[in-house]
Amino acid sequence: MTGRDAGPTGEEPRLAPGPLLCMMPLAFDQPSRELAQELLGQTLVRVLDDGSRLAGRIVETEAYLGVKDKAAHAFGGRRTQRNESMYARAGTAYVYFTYGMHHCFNVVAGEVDEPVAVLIRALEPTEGLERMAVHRASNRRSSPLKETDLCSGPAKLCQALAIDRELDGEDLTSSDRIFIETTRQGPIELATLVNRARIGVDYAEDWAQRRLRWYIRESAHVSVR
DNA sequence: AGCCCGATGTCCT
DNA sequence: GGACATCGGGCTA
Repeated sequence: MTGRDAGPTGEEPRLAPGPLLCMMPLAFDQPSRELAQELLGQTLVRVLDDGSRLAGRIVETEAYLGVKDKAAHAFGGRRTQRNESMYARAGTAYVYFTYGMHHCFNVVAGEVDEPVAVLIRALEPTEGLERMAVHRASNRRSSPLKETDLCSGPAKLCQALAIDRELDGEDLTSSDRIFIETTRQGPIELATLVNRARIGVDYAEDWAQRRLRWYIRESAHVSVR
């Protein structure tokens, strides 16, 4: 373990400051820990079959570090039909089904055959809010939907944007159904970032406390504060 | 504000 | 049979 791989309790390394480049396409082929931070502030766009556009600003992400990461679906080299997309090229969508009823959306990072990815945990909705509310309300009984209930969780945002396994394996760099727009350029302001342990991975022993979750400090759309 | 629980497909032992 | 990268409802304070 070098300084890059801090111990279980250490703070995870942050993005190094770099030159500001004009509207470069997102580089997905980097370590998931770095991509997780770079994705914050970018916009996830979903275009439905009828042409309507749903979008949200990414405000919360988690990095999953692959074969060595006890919390990752690919831990120990696990490779099944379900997680096959994680082994594809960076920029591929990995959409999985969990708890018998929910979908979660990930962006594949790293190299081909290196099963690392970034889980998108929350969005600040920016386009198509009414349609999102319809998608979200169909799975509820009565309580009114606040704007901060639309996409403030990994399964909520999949409901809102109508993301399911049909989009698993989609190439985010060429798809016209789901893609990421570069709405933030250059390194993110470090002071606006919060770096915490991941959610829902208590079972992962020494990997449970690793700070591989990032969110935008002032956002009201984060899943857990 | 918390805690508990049911929903239930897919993968694991 | 049990666990799970979750959510919403119903309960106790």
